[in-house]
Amino acid sequence: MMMRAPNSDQIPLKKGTWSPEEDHKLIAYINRYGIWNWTEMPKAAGLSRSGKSCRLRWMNYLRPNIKRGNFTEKEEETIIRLHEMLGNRWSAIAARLPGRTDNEIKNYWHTRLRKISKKNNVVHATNKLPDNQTINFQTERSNTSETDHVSFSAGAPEEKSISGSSSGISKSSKQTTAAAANSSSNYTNVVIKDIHKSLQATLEVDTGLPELPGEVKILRGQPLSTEDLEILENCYAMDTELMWLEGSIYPDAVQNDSGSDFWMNF
DNA sequence: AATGGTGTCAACCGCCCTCCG
DNA sequence: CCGGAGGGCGGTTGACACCAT
Repeated sequence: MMMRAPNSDQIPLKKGTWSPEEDHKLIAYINRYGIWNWTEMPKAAGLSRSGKSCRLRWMNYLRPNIKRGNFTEKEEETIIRLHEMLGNRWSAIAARLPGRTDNEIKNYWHTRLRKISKKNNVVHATNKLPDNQTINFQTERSNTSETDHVSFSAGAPEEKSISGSSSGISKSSKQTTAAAANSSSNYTNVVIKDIHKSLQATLEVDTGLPELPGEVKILRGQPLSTEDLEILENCYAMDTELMWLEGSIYPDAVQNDSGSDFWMNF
């Protein structure tokens, strides 16, 4: 299938790691206008990113209630069990782990659990429920009203534990890998939560409304107004703790004092 | 201290599905 | 019914950090 030209205006789209100011712009825009069209939104939000890139960043890291950091042993067990039943259907697995994203689970599986699962295959086999026992669950898809109906033959993850499922990872190994992930996890855990709280309190916006008044719909396609930008600037500038945290997460971030970019002018 | 190997994870790519005109 | 556009999903990759030598 042919994909639409990603950038009809011939503006070079930025790729790679997202900067703090890009994160702020995206969060601020979505808090203000909600999610209406991933393709058009980046332009209106002042981002030189593809819609897909914005969507990925939002869904996997910026949206509220994302749980970061170490997976618990229970979560590990759930992932292994669900993977046995569902295969590489990461989104379906993620639907059973509140706050976890499909990307995170996929990474976690590839880097750690795959080995464990192979080791423990024999153990899992003895723990499987009889074939005639099935459970069903539905997972709501975020943007649509459709549901995923999944049926498989095994017990609910919470009801049975898999003996030795997480024993393949030593404590020291877990600590090492956790340390490796620390910098980014801290950012998404603490700072993004603060950004949301701070912005929402200041802007008094509604988010997640299924249907918006016509006035708001019109606003959605527009760039942030000067008034919005001033509010955001004041809100952000006043939050010294947030500034400190961001500095620690983005040690290499350049604080631009050119005056052209309010996001970085402290 | 330098260097090569390895692990981790954020982000991109491309295919597929659904929706809508 | 058909085709295009948008969005979702899984596979893959490149950058980076850590560790061992």
